Amino acid sequence: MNVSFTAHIKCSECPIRHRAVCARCDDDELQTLEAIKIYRSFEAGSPILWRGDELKYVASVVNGVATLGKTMEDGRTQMVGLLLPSDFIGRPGRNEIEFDVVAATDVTLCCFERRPFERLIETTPHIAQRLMEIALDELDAARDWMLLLGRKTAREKIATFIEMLVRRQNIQGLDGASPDLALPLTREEVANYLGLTLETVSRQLTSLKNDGVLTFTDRRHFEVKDIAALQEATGDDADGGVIF
Amino acid sequence: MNVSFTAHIKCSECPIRHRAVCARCDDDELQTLEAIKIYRSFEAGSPILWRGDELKYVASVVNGVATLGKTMEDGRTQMVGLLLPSDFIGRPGRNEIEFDVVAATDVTLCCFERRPFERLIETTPHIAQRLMEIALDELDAARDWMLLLGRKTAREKIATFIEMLVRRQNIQGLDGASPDLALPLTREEVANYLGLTLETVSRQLTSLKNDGVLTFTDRRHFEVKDIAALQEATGDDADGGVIF
DNA sequence: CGCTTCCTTGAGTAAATTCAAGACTTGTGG
DNA sequence: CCACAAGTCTTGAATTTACTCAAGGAAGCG
Repeated sequence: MNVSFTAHIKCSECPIRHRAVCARCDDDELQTLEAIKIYRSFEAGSPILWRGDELKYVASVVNGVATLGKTMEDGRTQMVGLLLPSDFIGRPGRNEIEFDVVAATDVTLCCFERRPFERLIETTPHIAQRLMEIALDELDAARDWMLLLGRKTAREKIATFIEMLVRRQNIQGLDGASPDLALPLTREEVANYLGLTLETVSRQLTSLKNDGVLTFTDRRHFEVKDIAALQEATGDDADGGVIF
Repeated sequence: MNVSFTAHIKCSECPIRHRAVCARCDDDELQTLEAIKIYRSFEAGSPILWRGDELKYVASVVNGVATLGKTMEDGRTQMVGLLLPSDFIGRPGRNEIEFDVVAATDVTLCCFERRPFERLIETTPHIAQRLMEIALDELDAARDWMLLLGRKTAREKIATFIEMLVRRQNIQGLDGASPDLALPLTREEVANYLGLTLETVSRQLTSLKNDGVLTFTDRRHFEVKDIAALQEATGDDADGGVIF
């Protein structure tokens, strides 16, 4: 079984309480959400939604990593988003999903039935506002990614991706823990995210390793040895180009 | 002078009345907007906003075409959006713009001071909802463009771009008028939009012309001779992949 | 008319892809 | 515990696509 329902966690103890769509909600509003939410878990590798599926639920990622992708007729695929904890899945006012959503690691979602959630948006400005903010943040991220896809070299793409992982994993409560970071995707998935082939991804990672920028503890875990060199290799200027 | 103020047009007679941020407003709400809007015009080629500028105004494009782009330190640029009539410029809740906005043709904007507009959003759900919808549409468009930038060939990119122009110019009131369409960008601008060089754009346009898909009346005007072949050349499947 | 800008076309090059082979990991069953 | 298979990753060689560099032609503007 690759989908399962999971024990209820209280919103007030939820690890994404202050970043997800519920971030601005007060206790009363949280109570309402609490009543209509369901947790669902997916195993690494299993599909969460396929393009064209009816959107019965919208959801927040509670933990794990999911990918949002498009596929062409001939099989070429492009990932258009990486969904980390607190990211939102689904679009209010649409009843079909436009993308394939796949669990890259084991994933737990906090799901709300779409219809009741849509009604909630209309009556709860705190949710509508936060959703707006999330949509606009994603739009900014998508546009930064367009620069990456259209103009960056393979090495710059990889460096930018790694740097984004560092930044986003640091935001989460992992500070002070082990200094090594998880690479939540296979080489092929990274390639699909960056508009490259898996061989190019492999070569560029090896190259960053040889240049002393990264070390790998195993294929899915690495450590950044030279953050300045990594930053330099992204092609972004020092301050700008923030992805998330 | 490349910026000028323009005579006031009544909202009720505005060509973008039913597609812009004001689309859902009733007469009363329109009245409020009417009071705080200002038209501004820009000549082709002149900058509207630079990255880092203070966002004093948000605006809708009334007519003309503007481009939204990012520039890297070394001068590489990537266009991340094409702003056609009814498109929205600016992000409520941000006081700096993240992109360069440039008038590609002569452009007229319907501008609202940002602060009063932000207050309006909070009191006028019709505007907030429409803005949300616009943001989500742009996000979908950005993600479709990511597929283009990451995975499509030069020919597919050009075909997709042309097809998008056809679709978007048909939405506007031009049906039945002249069958030839405007190419609102230079070859270099098209290249920046598609993640190509201007030479590649030129070669691919020539190739589509030689294949009988397009004819050019002059460099900025063309006619689609074989819409099926154009569609085929985009690499998208028949129904899906809608860009706007 | 001459200047500038924009566009086209050609030839050579470079970056990333494709194709191919083999190595490392992980899990399963003997 | 080992052998084997499947999946994943690395590395090399050849190829391809789009880029760079270069020259010249058309269009627009003073």
